[in-house]
Amino acid sequence: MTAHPCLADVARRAGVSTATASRVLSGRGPSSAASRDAVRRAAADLGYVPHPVARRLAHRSGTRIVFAVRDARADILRDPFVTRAAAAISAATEPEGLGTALLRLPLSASAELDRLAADRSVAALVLAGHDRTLMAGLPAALRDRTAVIGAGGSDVDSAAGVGALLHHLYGSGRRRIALIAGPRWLAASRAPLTAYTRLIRATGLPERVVHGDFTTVRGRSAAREILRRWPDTDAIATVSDATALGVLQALAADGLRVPHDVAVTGFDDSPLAEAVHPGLSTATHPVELIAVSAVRAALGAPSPGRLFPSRPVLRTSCGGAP
Amino acid sequence: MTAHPCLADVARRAGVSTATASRVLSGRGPSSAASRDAVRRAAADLGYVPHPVARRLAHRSGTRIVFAVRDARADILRDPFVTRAAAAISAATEPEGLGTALLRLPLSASAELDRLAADRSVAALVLAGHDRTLMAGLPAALRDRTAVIGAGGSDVDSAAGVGALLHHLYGSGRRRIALIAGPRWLAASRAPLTAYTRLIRATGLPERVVHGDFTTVRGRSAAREILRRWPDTDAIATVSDATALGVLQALAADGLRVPHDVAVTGFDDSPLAEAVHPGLSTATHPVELIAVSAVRAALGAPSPGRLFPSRPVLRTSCGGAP
DNA sequence: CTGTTAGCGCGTTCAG
DNA sequence: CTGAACGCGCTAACAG
Repeated sequence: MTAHPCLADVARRAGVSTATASRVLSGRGPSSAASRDAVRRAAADLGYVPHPVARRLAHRSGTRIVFAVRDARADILRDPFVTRAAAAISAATEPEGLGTALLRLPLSASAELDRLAADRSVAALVLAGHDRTLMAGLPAALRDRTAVIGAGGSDVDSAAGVGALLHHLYGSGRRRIALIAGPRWLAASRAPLTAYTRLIRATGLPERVVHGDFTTVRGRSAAREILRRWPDTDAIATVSDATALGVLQALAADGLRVPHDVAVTGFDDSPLAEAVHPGLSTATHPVELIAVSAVRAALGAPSPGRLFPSRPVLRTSCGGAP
Repeated sequence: MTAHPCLADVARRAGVSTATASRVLSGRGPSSAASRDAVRRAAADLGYVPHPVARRLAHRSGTRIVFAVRDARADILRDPFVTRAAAAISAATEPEGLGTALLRLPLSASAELDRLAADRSVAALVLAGHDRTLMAGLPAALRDRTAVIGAGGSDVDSAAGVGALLHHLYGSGRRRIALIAGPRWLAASRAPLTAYTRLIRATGLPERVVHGDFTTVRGRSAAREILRRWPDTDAIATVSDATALGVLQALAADGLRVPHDVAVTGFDDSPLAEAVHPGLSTATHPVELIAVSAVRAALGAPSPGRLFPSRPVLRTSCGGAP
């Protein structure tokens, strides 16, 4: 036995036509118990494996998932969360016989989206960093095979996750809590902001919000901005560990002690969080499950769930009151 | 204009046969200037884009790159270096019209490799974590479309990188330098070890080697092992930042100061390295270039280069002498 | 240099 | 329920 047996070989051995063999093996269409048995046996005997590429050509479906990450910065593809998600998606596509291609989308990406819509190798699209405008401009040809990671799709329950961290800050006595939110253009930035606003409203605390971009650099400048505008701030919550790292650096540079003077929280539970000093309180997320869910949804299968838990991980950075 | 024009449409409009059109557009085979011109014009007029899947079926080539990482632990796919490399490979395959699938291989992986060899959707294989045994057992069908990341393939010049860090330790007065090397089964573990041995031989320092596995947990235990066997150790070099983090934790737990009592170095320049306290000296690597090089090599194209620079990044963890 | 013909391997009508 | 025939879109062998 050398080359791969094809459907015709199986059909011949089973004494049926290729059409019948195809129906039996794909499970679609009618078939008698007799032929079903013969075909199955023949396939097993020959070690038949359908040709993935031929199958996709006949089905007019693509061969890869494109994971498109929209961001202003090109180096977003090196972001720890993005690389982890990309790896997870890539691992999730392996058993499907598919592959994953990673692509950055600039903020206005209509040209790239049109290109993807016309690319017949694209089986489905997984989108991160979307907003309403982007979704509205999504080519019709992609609509029914696009899934989103973040608000409206396979998402972390960031309202609950950030909310829990905020409540912990409040519960341990912090009363002047600032938030470094996500970028304004990002749909996923809304939920944590809502959680923050809700706490502020419920408690009557002062509202202190600035916007970040998931980078350490911006974390530093945002922290400085907060301390300049509201010098008595006693806690800074963020929506990414990288941002929180920048905050820790800025505070250290100013001689402020964490958590004594200012408490800090991150988000995502990256390896950073346990590495920094003091240990960063954050929230942990099942990125791999989210990736699988998004891939499933993009491929049109019923996705197991949409909102995934955001579990707080408390370390010393948000310890007791000042 | 609605659906995609096919090669026959182009040929018809250009007044030639599909064979000629194919030859012109693919650049393979002879063609007259006249027909070349006509075909090109027709293709441009119609906005012709070849069907990637049909092309690959006819070529009998696959549609995806499989990035297989061999390791004892299943969660190696969450390792920062692996996710970054996977993302880079995934990004590198996008312009090629291919996708990437990520797969973990157990230490003895002959069954999985056979499966990959038989999988006609696999265009090429990129392998990490290999050793001689694995390479010897590589199915013949994969031999000419496999590239390796690490020793013998697209690799970091880890001998130079680790060597530079070791020399820095020596140059700043350290005289009892231990090394936490990579796992024994890994081919890529050899080069750093050689760099270490060379320094030991040249200087007459005592040889202190234990083996790690790129995890923080093992970094901790390895550091404890070193301190138990050789209590006067004044420097610990590692071959991964995660390992170095474990070392820092173990030293802190023992009340040893870094770098005053013991200097520490990492490898890979992960986000960890700048986040920890004290800042971790490490070496930085062009992972994205390495990934592209490996993909190119796997696809059979002449790869631009094999050995990529490992540039030391000095932070306080390997500062002045005790 | 060109066109004809035959694959690549599977899916899917549509008569029987 | 079955099978012959065609379609998916492109490439390659082979006469001319």
